[in-house]
Amino acid sequence: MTGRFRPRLAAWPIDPVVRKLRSLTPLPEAEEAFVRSLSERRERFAPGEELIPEGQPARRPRFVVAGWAACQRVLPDGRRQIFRLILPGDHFGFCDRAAPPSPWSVVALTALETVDAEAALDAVLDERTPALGQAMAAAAAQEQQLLLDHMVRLGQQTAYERVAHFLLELQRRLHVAGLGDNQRFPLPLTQEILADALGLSIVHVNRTLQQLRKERLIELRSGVAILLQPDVLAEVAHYEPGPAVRAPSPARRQLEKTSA
Amino acid sequence: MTGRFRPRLAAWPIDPVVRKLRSLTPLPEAEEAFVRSLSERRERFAPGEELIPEGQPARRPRFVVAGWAACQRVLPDGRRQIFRLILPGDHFGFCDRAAPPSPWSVVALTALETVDAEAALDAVLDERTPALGQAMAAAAAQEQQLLLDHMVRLGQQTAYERVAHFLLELQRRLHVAGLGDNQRFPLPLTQEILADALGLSIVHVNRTLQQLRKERLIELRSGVAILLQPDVLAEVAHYEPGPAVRAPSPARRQLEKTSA
DNA sequence: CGTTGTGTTGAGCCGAATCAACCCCGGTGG
DNA sequence: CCACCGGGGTTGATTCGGCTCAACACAACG
Repeated sequence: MTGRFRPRLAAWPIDPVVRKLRSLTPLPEAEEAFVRSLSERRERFAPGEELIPEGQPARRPRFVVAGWAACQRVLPDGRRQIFRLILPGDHFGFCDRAAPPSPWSVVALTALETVDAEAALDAVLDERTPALGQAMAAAAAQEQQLLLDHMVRLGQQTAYERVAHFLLELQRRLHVAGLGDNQRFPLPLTQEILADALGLSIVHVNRTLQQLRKERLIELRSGVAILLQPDVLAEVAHYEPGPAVRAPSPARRQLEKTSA
Repeated sequence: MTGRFRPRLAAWPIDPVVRKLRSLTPLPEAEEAFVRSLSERRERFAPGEELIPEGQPARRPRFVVAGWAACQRVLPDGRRQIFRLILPGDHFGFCDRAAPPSPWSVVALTALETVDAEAALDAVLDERTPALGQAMAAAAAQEQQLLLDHMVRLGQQTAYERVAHFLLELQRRLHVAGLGDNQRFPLPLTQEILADALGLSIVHVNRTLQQLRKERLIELRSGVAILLQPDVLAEVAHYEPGPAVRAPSPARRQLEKTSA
């Protein structure tokens, strides 16, 4: 949140969105073109800006094409819990349920660029775009999974495991979005953000990261993380990537309203 | 899990389901009758039985009319995290997303009686049952909220707060289902279940409960919990009931695929 | 050049886990 | 009828992971 917000002149490519959706379901030419056509209706946000204030009606759903955001809740006494990080390729604002009182807020962690996703959502029930519909449903399912994974981290894992596990998850998600490779990826987060996501104190996040560095499992330099030994890391974190999320059968898709 | 499973002869009334849905959206006569007509297709489970084993394709969605269940994940090393408790009036099995590999399992905590919910789900997109559709959507939204509330407990609250907060939530949910009153409610859980839900050790749950009893905030006797001073309890737990979940606008309902 | 935000480090404390008994109770079977 | 058994609850002693408080380093920025 330091650092001036310097608006980028050129628009970011929409590739992260396409890549993510393709990773969930193969998209035929026509449907991929459809997604690319969403590139209009861009919107940008400065770091720290609230995209969806808690308690406000939701905005139209959007895809993130560049930058990071967080879905969080802030308690009256200042504590906050980050529920999930929103990365390039991810979407947010998909439900206006709880019209006035949204039970969470979404805030930009870095400079952020988004495109409108309403059309993609309409495609879910549109029979002319079956693959896209599948992909969107699978994306929702995957998101649910990530939420539960996060809950397991918070409830069952030690600080050491949490940090390692979280880094592995980020690497994987960013990789499908086309950011980073098998061990290197951008990590534009302060340790405070990590702390609020993982339910730890800043100081302890710091020490944990140091331990991981000392053990030569990771490396952190200027917003870039490197997993030096991803396999070892996955071992100690009990990380199981889990098979790619499968899309629900089309017949049931319309029934997915959330939940177990 | 001790005690023999003694099947009940008479069927439990479906009221908890009706009451819960009505609490979300007023149901016209006809639609309430429709819900009551679901009473056929009953299924019963013994305590400990797995309703949805992890990794298996999901069963048809069901409403619980009596008994408690848990939605959980068990880690390879034996640790487990309970994501949510499923109470009378609640539903489960709503998504078969991730067809083969379900990322969680559902297990009966007590003797359980359920009815088929497929028809109610079909009603969501059926224009002849608008109120029921709203109610089901609101139920899904509420469930999402409870999940996030639980995440805040795990990530931000102390053991003392967690237990108090959780008890208040249970009281509230059971109350709308018609079980218990403003301070008394059935609590057929072992301390081990509580521990796995709240991310604490059994011993510490025990001590925390004892402290709450010593402070005359709660009372526990043979499967029944009494909140002696609900207001004080809500204070210390930072519990804010939150206004009743509002149903999303019908126009957007079909778009709700989960998520933020 | 001060300021502010972020990362780093040390000292000390405390909440919660662990380990290990023990009790109580209902059920079971000799 | 009683002895045994197992599950759940309770308790104490001890350890330890993680928090708090506090100070300092460093860089970017105004």
